[in-house]
Amino acid sequence: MNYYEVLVGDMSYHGKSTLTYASSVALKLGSVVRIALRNRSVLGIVARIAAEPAFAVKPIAAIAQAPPLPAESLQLINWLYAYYPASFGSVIRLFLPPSTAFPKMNTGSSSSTSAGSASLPELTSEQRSALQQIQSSGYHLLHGITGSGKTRIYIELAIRTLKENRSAIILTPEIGLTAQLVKSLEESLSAPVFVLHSRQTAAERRDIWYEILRSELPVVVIGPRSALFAPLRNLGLIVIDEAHDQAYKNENAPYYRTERVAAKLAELHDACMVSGSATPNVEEYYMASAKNRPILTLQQLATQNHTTTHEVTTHIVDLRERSNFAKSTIVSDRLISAMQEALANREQALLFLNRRGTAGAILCNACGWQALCTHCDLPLTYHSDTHLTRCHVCGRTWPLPTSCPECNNTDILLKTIGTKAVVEEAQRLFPGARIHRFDSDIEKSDQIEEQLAQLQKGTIDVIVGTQMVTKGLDLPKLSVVGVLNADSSLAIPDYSASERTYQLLTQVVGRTGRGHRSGSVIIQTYNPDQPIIRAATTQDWSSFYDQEIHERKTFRFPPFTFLLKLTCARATTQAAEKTASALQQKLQKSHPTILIEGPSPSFHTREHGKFRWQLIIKSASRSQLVDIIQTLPSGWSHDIDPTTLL
DNA sequence: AATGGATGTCCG
DNA sequence: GGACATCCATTT
Repeated sequence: MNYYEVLVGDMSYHGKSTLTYASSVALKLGSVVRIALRNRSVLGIVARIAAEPAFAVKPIAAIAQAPPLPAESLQLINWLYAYYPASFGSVIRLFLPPSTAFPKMNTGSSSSTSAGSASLPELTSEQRSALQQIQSSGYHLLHGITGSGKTRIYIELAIRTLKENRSAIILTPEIGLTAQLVKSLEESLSAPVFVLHSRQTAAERRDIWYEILRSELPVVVIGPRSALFAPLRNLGLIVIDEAHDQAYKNENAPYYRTERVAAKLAELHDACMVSGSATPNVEEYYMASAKNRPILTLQQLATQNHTTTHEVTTHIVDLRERSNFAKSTIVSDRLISAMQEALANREQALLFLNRRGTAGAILCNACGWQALCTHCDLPLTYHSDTHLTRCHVCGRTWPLPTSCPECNNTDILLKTIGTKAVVEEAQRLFPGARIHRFDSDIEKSDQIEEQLAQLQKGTIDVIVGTQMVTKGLDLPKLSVVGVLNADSSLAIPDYSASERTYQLLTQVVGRTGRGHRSGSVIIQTYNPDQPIIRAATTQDWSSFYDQEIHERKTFRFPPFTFLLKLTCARATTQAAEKTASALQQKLQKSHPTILIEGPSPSFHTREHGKFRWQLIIKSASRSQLVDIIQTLPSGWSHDIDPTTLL
């Protein structure tokens, strides 16, 4: 009888080490096996040979007919477990297929292989120079404006990697909107291209997973963040497209950041990694420059007909100046006339409403003043249960102001405007126009695709939308973009609010002026002189970056400190507050150098009938935070390197 | 004494 | 995460 230590890949396994199982046949290390855990059947990975144990062991139930996992995957498990501590099982599960059932042998190929020599657009000199600087290994930051042809570079790199007989992973935030990328990769590559996405069934993803594992030849995998854990041997390239996107932060344990994990995996494979974005994450940019890693910049449009340049003009409209809103309280006169002109020319207009963050923000309707925390300088939110305004970072509270401290007006706003209200207003202003709402409320993705097709055909005149419309949409008929309230995402009481606002506005602006016509962008704001809004309007990324880095340094936020968010859920608010308070005192005693903010109620205070409170911990030493996680009492969840403190 | 919640342990 | 044991505070 052979004995093996097995890595247990199930969320329910909270142990800190491997478990021993028996097998009558000898197994290769890294093999995927099915094992019994209590009364359940789960997947595991054979980690080590074990001596015959003194206790009773269960037999390995089944062995997958597939090669063992690549050694680098096993190394990455260890690194991930130490870097983003979480239950052992939840880390291991990432590296296993989504179903405990093994596939039938010789399933039909789910990849597509074509001759692969489609004619690609010629490289611009800027693209050529960027490619020359991208080494065959190491981290590269590709900072290229919208439309500068980053995708063309990814394709070139994939071709290069395949020529060296190595595989490639291309990560995208959401696969639904990258059909174009998939198509051009399939057309120009001579290797199998595997596409993973969330709409595939577990069985489909499982079959693809085993096909990748069995593949002898190099392959290309395109998918969301989980594609990083595909069982690839001989990996030569990892691309992260739209690397700033929030979807790259895992919102379940382990709460990893895809970019960090990808960098580690690239290091283990001695592979090339490229992180591409028009608005790089300031933390990653700061680290790349501090560590002298190559930062490549693309500043020119790479359209085929780049002999004709299309002007994009931007105007800022002051929301505080009521004379700008004679015809409507939501849409400024300037925006209305721009839209009228567009509609007369049979062009499209987009009204963008940044819905997040408006809830509970406290604003003066007359001058735009906003209630801020005197300690953190972050926006306060109103809580109707206590009639208090509260800072979600430090937990301090104040009574709701009855009048504006700046202009004495008593018209204090707590309201939010939704897309429905905007659609109604647009119908009133443009009778006869075909107006369509496009936001994440339209849940079903098949509907999204259908609507996208309609948008592109141009059977819709006015699009009203939220974040959804900002992502990678190419609308050739779009000529006017109106941002109804540019500040609302700044009003989110979070350290990354400025960065998100900049990214969002950049994307909205990037929707127009793309294809065949010039465009105009009208940005309505309460803070026309706010530096972030100014930088976004003029698309001055380096000015935004300098300001943001200065802010982060001043108020001690990443990359100048490490953050840990601890959350506890209890049956009552009082109980949650009490436990949070007790842990705060305990931690401050055991770790005198850390800074603890809170306790404060979590942004979504009530979840599954429980009340949640949180602590935010700042430390100059990341390992100190890892240490805290490892000694955390039960009943607490944690997020190290959170991207938001809400 | 009973009840509900919080906390700790284990999983081979 | 789920099953289970233990400890604890509060209720009857």
